Order: sequence, then C-alpha cells, then structure tokens
Amino acid sequence: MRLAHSLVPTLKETPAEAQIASHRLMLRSGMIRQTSAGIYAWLPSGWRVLQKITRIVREEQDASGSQEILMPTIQSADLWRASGRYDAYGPEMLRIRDRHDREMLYGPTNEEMITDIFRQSVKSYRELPQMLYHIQWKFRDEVRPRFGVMRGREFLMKDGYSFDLSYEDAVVSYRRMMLAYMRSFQRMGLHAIPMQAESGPIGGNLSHEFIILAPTGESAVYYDAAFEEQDWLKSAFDYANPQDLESFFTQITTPYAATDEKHDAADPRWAGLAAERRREGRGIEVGHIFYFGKKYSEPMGLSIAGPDGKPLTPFMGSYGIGVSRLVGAIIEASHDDAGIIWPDSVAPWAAAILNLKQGDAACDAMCEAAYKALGAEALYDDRPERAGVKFADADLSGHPWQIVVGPRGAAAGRVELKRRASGERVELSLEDALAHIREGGLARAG
RNA sequence: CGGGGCGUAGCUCAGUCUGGUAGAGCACAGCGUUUGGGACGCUGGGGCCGGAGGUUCAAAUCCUCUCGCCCCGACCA
Repeated sequence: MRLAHSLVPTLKETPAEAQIASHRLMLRSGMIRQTSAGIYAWLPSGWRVLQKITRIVREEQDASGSQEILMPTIQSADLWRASGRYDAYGPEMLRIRDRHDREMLYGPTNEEMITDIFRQSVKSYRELPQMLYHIQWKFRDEVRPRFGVMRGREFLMKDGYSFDLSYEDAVVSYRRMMLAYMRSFQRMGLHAIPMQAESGPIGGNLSHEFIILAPTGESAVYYDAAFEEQDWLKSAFDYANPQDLESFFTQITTPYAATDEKHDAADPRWAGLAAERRREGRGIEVGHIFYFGKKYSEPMGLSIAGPDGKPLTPFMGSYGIGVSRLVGAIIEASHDDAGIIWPDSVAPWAAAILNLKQGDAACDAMCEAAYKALGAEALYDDRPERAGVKFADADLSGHPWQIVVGPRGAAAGRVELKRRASGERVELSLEDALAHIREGGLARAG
C-alpha cells in the first residue's frame, strides 16, 4: 500500500481517553477509531492485523477438524427462551424489536443458535462427533467498556461448539481444541498458558482460560517455567488420535499454572518447585473453553437416534477466542517506548519502505523496485515528509522490517535494513535486503 | 451498578472561580529556507465553546434539564 493516499492517521500525541499501552498505540498508529463507547472502526492497518489473526485462527481450527460456518449476529428472543437464558442473561444483552414488534437480540454468544441449527439437521448417532465454529461479531453491553479493543462492547470472537455421543468423546473434543488453541497462540508470537477456570455447571476440571503473558496484564499469574520450553508447533500430536491428545493434555496440565484467584502456594506442584523454576507474571485472558454436557442440548430438545434406535442427547462443549481482543493483547505483550513491535505473523505489512527523499530519482526508483518486489506485504511510505517523521511513524506502527532508502545509499545502490524488534540495522543491496525479509518475516507471514 | 471527572479547532489543552463578544502548541494550506531520527520563518484557513431552556443590557463562564465520553471499583472473549 502506498501511504501518501492512505488512511493511516498517525498521532503524535496520545488521545486523552487511552490509558493502557495497546489502546494508546492502536489510536496513535491509526489502526482504529472509536465511534461510540466500546465500539470501534477498524482502519486499514488495524483491519489487516485483525485479518491476519483471523486467518491463523481459521487455519488451526480447520486443521483440528472443526468446520467453519457463519451464523447471524441478530437472533430471535424465542431461541433464548427455550434455553431459559433470555431472562437470566441480564442487561448485558442488547435487546431490540423489529418492525413487527418481535423481540430480537444482538448475539452475545451462540450456544442456543448452534444447538437449534444442529437439531434441525442431525438425526443419527452415526453423524457424530462434530465440531463447528464461526468467527463473527458479538455484542455485550458491558457496564464499563475500557482498554480499547481489549474490552469493547462489540468484538470479534471465534466461538466453536462440539457435539459428542459420550462424556469420554467430549473430553477428546475438548483436548483437540486445547491443542488447536496452543498452536494458534504460538503462531501469533504469544506465550499462552491454559489455566483452570471456575468449574462449569457440570463440575469437573474441564474449563480452562488461556492466559497470555504480558507485563501489563490484568491479573497476576503463577506458573512453572516448563511452559516456556513447550513448542506445540513442532510437536507431532495427531488430532485424530485420542492417545496423542491425552498425552498432550497431560503434558500441558501437569505443570503448575494458576491465576491469582486460584493460586495455592501449598499446592505440591508449586511448593515443590525449585525457586528458579517458579514464574510470577501478569496475564491477559484471550480464550476460554469449557465442557457443559447437556446444558443446552437437553432443554432445547436436541435429540438423535442412538445405535439401539432410542433417543440420545449429545454432550456439548464450547470454545472461544477473543479475536479482536488479541490485537490489543499482542501489543501489550510486544511493544516498547517507540511503539508496537509486531510479530511477523500478524504484522499489517511485513515491511515498510521509507523513502527519505521523495522526488530524488535514485530514491524513487529504488523504492518503486522494492515495492514492486514485495507487493501487498509492503507499506511504501511515499509521503512528502521529512526523514524523522517517517522513522518515527515506522517505529510507532511496528513493521517488522524497515527498508530505508536515502539519497546517499540509493546513489550507491545500497539500502538500510532495520529489524524493528532488535533495532539492528545493516546496509546492503536491495536484493539482499529483500532476501532477508523473504527468509524471515515474509515467509512466515505467508 | 456504586464513586469520581470531563465535553472549547483534527489532537493536547488554557480561558469558567470573579459574565464584556474565543486563545496557545501541534496538525492543515501557501511561500521561502532546510533535508538520515517527529525542522525553522512568514502568511493563511478552521470553533454558533456537546445540546435545550432560563437569568442578564451582555453567557464558553451563572442556574436547570438533557446527551455523550472517560477514570476507579465490583463483573466478563
């Protein structure tokens, strides 16, 4: 994208309302603009990040065997009366009426709807198990939206739902999602740790929050250093193999990990842990999965024929990832005083091309060549601005690579390549710079 | 939902207490000088002071109502 005629309104000063780093940086780098309390418009760079995160989530969901669908944002109140949640949900649910005075609502989640859709079409035990997900905007009328997209009223969520014939099968589905989540977060450059959450309505231990580590996180977390050594992208667990999933689950739930609410210093896994293996940090919740059995399938009459011809009620679970929240969470986990430091996989553009002297024939030609070579993964700063402005904006926006083209270097056929994360700068030919980017950021960004 | 605060130019804010006809810096436009880490000078454009009512000769300023937004706390992807 050429910056001169693009809507990337960077700000030198911080808008008064932004308190936390990610909110400040998202506003300053021109990713978002607020339109109402807790509701944001996504501008080109922000939207690109959101799409990259979405794509990673989608790829990992698909790989795990979950099917993508898309359910509407507007739902009928009747559906929620069937599960008994219409009255229970409270003022967080945005309730609206259509022209015929029918009661509708903007979906805060989709358990009822997916159960309804499923029961309409699935009639036999032979069709189970199944896992479905969609990535759709949700609305929860939070009492107090804050922290920008980290806690908005309107937010993008991946919510998935599993349908199984038995508790044992549901456990397999649960573990499968857990693995998909760990892989997804790791691909985004995040250290995520599943922590046991409040038991669901059915009890048991099948409810986990996924906390990513960030120094500015909302809650304190305690965990075993073992989590820092795990690499789920290199692991060879097979989604189709329940034994694999069990050993994965054991591996990830055995080391100690707890939020401050559930932290138990007397737990032998913590008390017995060597001091240098104990980690205390802060975290942000970016996902939550739980098993809830027949909580919805039963009251909503989801019933299928079992092997003996008798009706059978499936066991369900649901699995959420806060996709738009992740944008903020990643920034919280990865920024410095100058601005954002995007992990390669979610950066809006792999590289920024900084033309330090717009109008200089050599600079222009070299920048155009770089832009042509990188294509859609490049942001070409072709604004008639001074060098300092371009440097500052590039650092603020956090592009993993910066190709700096100045008159002195351009005349000699050289550019400067800067790595945002390390600050490292090298002077080399354009061809070599492009090769570096392709090997590193671009290859991974796809 | 309890507590606190703020709405004045695109942004950050002063002016409000003590009414007298709207300001600064940045941003934007033009010109000139500059030109590898947010340049400088000159000139210029831009605000019915969130909205409605009231008090007054006169309201950004005082009073009433209203809308919006933010912060702290209890709750959530």
